[in-house]
Amino acid sequence: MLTLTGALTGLWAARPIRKGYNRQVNSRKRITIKQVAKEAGVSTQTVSRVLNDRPDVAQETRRRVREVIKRLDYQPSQAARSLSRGLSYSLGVVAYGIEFFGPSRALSGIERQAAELGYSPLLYLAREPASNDVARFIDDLLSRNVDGIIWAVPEIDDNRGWIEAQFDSLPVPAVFHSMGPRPGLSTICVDNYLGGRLATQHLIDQGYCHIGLITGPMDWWEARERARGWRDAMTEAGLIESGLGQANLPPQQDFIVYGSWEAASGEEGLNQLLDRRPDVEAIFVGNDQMALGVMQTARRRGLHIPQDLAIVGFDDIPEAAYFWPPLTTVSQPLFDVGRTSVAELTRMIKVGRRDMSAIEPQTIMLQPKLIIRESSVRDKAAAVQVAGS
Amino acid sequence: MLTLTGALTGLWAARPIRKGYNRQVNSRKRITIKQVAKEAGVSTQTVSRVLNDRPDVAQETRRRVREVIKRLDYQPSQAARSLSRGLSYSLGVVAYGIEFFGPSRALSGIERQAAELGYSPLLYLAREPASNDVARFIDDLLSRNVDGIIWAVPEIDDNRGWIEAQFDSLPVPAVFHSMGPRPGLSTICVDNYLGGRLATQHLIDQGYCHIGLITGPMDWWEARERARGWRDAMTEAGLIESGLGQANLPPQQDFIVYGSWEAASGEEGLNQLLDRRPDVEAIFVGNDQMALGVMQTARRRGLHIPQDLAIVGFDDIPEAAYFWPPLTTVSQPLFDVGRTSVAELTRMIKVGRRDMSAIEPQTIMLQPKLIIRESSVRDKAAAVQVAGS
DNA sequence: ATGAAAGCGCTAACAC
DNA sequence: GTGTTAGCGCTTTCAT
Repeated sequence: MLTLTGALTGLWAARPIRKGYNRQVNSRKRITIKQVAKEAGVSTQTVSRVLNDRPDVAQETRRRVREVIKRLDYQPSQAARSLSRGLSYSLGVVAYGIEFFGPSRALSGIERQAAELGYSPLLYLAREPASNDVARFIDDLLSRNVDGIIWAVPEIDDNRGWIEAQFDSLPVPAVFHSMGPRPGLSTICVDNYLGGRLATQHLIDQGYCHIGLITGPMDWWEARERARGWRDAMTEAGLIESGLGQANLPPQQDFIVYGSWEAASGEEGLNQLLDRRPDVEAIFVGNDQMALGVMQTARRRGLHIPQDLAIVGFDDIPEAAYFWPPLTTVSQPLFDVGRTSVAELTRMIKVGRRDMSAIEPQTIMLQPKLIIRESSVRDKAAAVQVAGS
Repeated sequence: MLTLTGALTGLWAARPIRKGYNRQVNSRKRITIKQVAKEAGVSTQTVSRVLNDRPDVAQETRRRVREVIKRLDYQPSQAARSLSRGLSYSLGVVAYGIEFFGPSRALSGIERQAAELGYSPLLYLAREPASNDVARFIDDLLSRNVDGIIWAVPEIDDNRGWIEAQFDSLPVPAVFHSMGPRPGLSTICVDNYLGGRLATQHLIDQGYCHIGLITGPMDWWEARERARGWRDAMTEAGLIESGLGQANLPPQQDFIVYGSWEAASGEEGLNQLLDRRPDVEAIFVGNDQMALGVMQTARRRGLHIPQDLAIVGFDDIPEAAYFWPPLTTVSQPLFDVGRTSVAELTRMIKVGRRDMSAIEPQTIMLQPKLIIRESSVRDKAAAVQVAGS
């Protein structure tokens, strides 16, 4: 049976074209402003004024022109517009990892807000998040006359290095996702540090003391921030040694395992953690996929969640509510990150039109939300109650 | 503690601009072909020829021009190009549901292939998959001079109705994702029918007889195809009544429940199915999310998977391998759907340049693959062996 | 092999 | 209020 399951391609020529594409594509060429003008008995300029909703057109003329536009189904050419006004009403979006939940949500938000404001997003996907061959993207975007750029590639390693070198010569405004505040740059992000704190504090509040951490790759800004949230919460609660050398507290390194965001690394992470500290009672896991790996492994090892081991994840992927048990996790307003970044970018574009130096970059940080489900709460009734509140 | 978890926005003005955007944006305006020409001591046409790799330029001249281009970091304006040649090298992509795994994979494939071929995708997201206000998208795309259109909105209800009315007047080629073959249209899709058969046959091969089906919404083409695969496999195996009235076989309706793609509907679906046919031994679930809901509910009801109930999903989302137990499912080559659709579209663009009627639309169907994991195999050793093969 | 001129479709600047 | 003129930056004839 398995031999049925190839990945080959079947190909058929479809039946003959019914009507097919319009053959007279040349004669039916795009209606232009000239034809509209002629038809309406006005100059192209007047049509242009109507198109752009300028006030200095007589009511009657406007009405007539509008009527012709509609009748001819005229659509102004953006290319021509873009050329003559120097504005394209398109935005360059450079993203990474849109097959993952977070980035794709953010992209949705970007598109939605852009559409509402009359912009179209040109999509570029980075192959390697850490790559520095940024110039290609930028050049391409600029050659397409984008009015602004959204850099939605996660901050990894020093893949922000190019900013130092090239940002100042960018002729259009740009905003950045998921990276720490930087002077002179507009950044839009979720407060991952707060997320880490919320998750950890929630476990602390449940009375857990030995709380492990499985991080994402530490060259990611997000992973570092979440880890920092855990560390500060733990330190403040007096649960780990803070580096000041309280000999009576366990060293934080005992409780930290470095994952890769992938479910497999959650599996491995739990094993490591348990080897090192069999007394771990709870774990804050850097994302939901790894949490899934942890839960599967816990089950394999005969550990019950949350009785033997409490778990909190990060992201609130749609599946998280259907894990077994349902996963407590930190939800990020990523759609809003997308929306906000477009709003901010268009603001900059508007201001920058007059004077690029007047832009006043902003750091916008949106707040995550703790979603409490069963995986972290010993008393089920409590969980349900809390979740419903 | 929960009161900490608002969704409000924190906003800080960033520190004063370090260097800020280039203030002399006007003086530093984009380099144009003229400046390159002047600098290289040739006419603009010659530069244009070099840009377009035309043969009729002397080696030496070409070298010199290239040198200047590089030195000035010149990027030709796509807007101007687009205007004068009537080609934009951009593609309109209308998609839906990119926060889900499938569509986002396809989108990745589109972007990748487009980039390789020198095209940039303009992204449009449908709000309502079934909406028929298609005209807005099309108009906008056309006004932006896209060279072709990829329609990646799933076929739902009669949301293909517009095609009848408007397709023939489209001035550019278009390809469609996830819909059945249609005369005169290029479609690229995965053979969902085959997927349904593979999944069901696999269960039949395991010796299961009472095999339920939880479908996606039946107004989706994909859901119907998958269901059809189940029905044919079941009928051919003589497990359900085929409509020819074999009184000794159970009617198919007994085993079908209609879901919504959402995990919650898997939950509900299982309950319904068990109420109706407590003898169900296995279920083919229309997607992995619903399968997750089924598995959670099965567990709540004390059913062991696969001992008491075997499950096969559809999609092979990344989490599926980490469900408990790992989920047998049908993997779709959606990235390839994206790539292929761009390849096909650009082919059509090329051909259509000369003669739109010569395009010869094609139906391209890619094959899904059954991924066998533990959720459908009574004997674990067998599953591992099969999966590894 | 190279250049001059015209034009793609629109808008900005200036008449009237 | 409306029309005229001149580009935007590139490619396409058509000369040479």
